[in-house]
Amino acid sequence: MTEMSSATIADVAKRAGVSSATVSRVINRNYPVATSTRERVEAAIAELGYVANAHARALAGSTNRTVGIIINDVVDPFYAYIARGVEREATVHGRLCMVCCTQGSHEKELALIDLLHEQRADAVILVGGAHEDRAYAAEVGRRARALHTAGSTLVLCGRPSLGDDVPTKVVEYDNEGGAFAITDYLITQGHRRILFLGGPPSLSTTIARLAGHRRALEMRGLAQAKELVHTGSFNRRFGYDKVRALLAEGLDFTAIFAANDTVAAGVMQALELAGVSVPEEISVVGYDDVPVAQELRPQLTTVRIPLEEMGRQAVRLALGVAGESDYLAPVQTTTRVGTSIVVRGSVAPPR
Amino acid sequence: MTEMSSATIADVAKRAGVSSATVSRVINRNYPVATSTRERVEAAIAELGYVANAHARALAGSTNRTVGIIINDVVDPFYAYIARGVEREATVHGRLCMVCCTQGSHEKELALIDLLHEQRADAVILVGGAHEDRAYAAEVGRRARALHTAGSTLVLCGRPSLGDDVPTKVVEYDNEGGAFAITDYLITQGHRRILFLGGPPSLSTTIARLAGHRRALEMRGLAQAKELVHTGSFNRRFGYDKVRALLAEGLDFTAIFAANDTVAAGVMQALELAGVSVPEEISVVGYDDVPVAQELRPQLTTVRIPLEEMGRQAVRLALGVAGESDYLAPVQTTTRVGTSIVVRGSVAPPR
DNA sequence: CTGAAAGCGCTAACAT
DNA sequence: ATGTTAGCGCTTTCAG
Repeated sequence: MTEMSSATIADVAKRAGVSSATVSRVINRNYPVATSTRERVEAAIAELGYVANAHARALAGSTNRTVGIIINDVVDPFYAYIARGVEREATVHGRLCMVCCTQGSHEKELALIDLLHEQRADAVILVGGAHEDRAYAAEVGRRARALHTAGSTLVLCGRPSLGDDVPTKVVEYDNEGGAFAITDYLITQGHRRILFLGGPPSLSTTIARLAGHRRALEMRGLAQAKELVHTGSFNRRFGYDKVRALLAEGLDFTAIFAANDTVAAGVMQALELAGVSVPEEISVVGYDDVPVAQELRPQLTTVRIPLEEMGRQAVRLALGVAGESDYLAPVQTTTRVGTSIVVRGSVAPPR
Repeated sequence: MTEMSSATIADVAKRAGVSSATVSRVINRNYPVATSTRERVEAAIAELGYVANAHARALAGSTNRTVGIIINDVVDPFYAYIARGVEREATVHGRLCMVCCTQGSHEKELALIDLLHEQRADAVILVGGAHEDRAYAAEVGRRARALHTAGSTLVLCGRPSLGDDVPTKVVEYDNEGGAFAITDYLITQGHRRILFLGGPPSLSTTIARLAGHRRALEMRGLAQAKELVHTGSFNRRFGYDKVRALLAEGLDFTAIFAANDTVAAGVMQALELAGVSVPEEISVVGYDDVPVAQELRPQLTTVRIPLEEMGRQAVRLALGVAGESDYLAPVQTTTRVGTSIVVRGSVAPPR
């Protein structure tokens, strides 16, 4: 059995008959080394199966060359696409990506920011909407400052800024605008009684979507009927159950705006089961444009968010990679991406 | 502006008027410390916003408390569910999880194993089928040995062992058995001409599925018709294009076994477009049982793999957590989970 | 072009 | 109960 501990740079140095400084130089290629020396060192590395210790490196040098991302859940496509963008852009900049999941727990989220800070991540990216909660916001703010002081950056991706006095960078998308646009589209098609379904009521994401929805209604002189708004959660089950219940109680509406595509999938299934045809009898729209939107029948008309691009922007912002080559620009601190509606087959004029 | 470098344990010690060892003790709670001292130290930590440096810790102590997972792509649900299992089980054992993506590149995969080794991950989990390639297998084997020597573990999750002389642990699922079962189900329903579609031909995953398929055929005395096997890739597009082409050339078949659910989604869309009804005219089955299977209409009959459980097993195996409390058992090195067919609405007897 | 030596921030004996 | 003191493995001046 081989010994249970790896070779160190000193072992390599001894074997190659040089100093450890020289070994470091051939590894990092940041300093001239004679070819013959380099070859001897490389041979020693291979023979010993030497693998540098990233911790010792991080400790001696400065940066750890990693970025951390904190999301709710890897299997949720909303997060997965953002994570993909982060992962890819991090790779482009030679960074390793650490993905952590909160399962929606605030405490876990705060603990993960700390953990990533301990790891000395070059950036920690917090993804997804935030619940309104002053105490929690204060905790996040405290950590943002700590990270900033340590030379790292907290970036908020898809959630509102914590205020100008909190050192974060933010990547936002036009959430309200997307909701406005798709509601207006529904109105244009002739719908007047539109059911808004899903989304945790205190989540910033839900609030913005609801605000856009309401603004569109008001712009057309339509009052927002209280019985038509049913927030709750972002899962499929909610859409399914709620539609079943509302159908049973005979509520009057001609279209449904699901707070996201997942909820819309549940909505469509409930409608299907009740024998209600989409879009002939009821129109349905969603939000996010994740893959399921294209699998539903009819295919779902929804709002597209450039999720992967948001992830990329988050790491660019954090790493200070110039978007434009304007060398006089101050360090950019906020990026905003647009949303757009994608029309498929789930909307028709009401009967 | 606060100074741009974080407080160290020495700063905390000075401020609290104790030695750094004492600070270390209160942080790690692994040694008695007087209550009054502890309080002073905690106050100092809070005032300074001290956050321990995980690298210094990893360097001084031994383990880094992280596990790494290498997958093709975060947004692919097959990988995402396994990643979720890894993430959750890692958390249970107090480990942080680093997720890395290869985009299907062998070189990147090897580089990532090295990277994770450099990070001194407690385990590196390699997920998904492998291509047949001796040189590549040798490279993976070399890294498995290096990891082993360093006291870490390479676990192969969903791919075949590299042989008994290579120190890895493996989590496998009954891939061949699932393919056998679902093919047999199709035959039982009366199908004789079954199209096998998709999966990279040299990937171990595809090979096993095809083998199970063939075995079921043979067991029923049916010869495998060459024109009925079309491997290719695991994406939706492949399923769509291939079915369109085969339909156009008038190939005779009554059922399609898509190598995974994603391919099945493409298959179903092509069938829909061609006006072929499922399952009345053509039956379709998939593999994996990822969410899309339930969104398709009709819902897809497919083979279920306990993906998340595989991820959990992988970390348990790597960390040496006893599955059973059999304290005499040797260190377990392989786990195998079963697959099962889930019957939904996409299969019917042929006309 | 190469070596010597001083840390980086922390933990773990070993003292007291 | 607390302090002292070595390192952990690497990078990086500073000297040759």
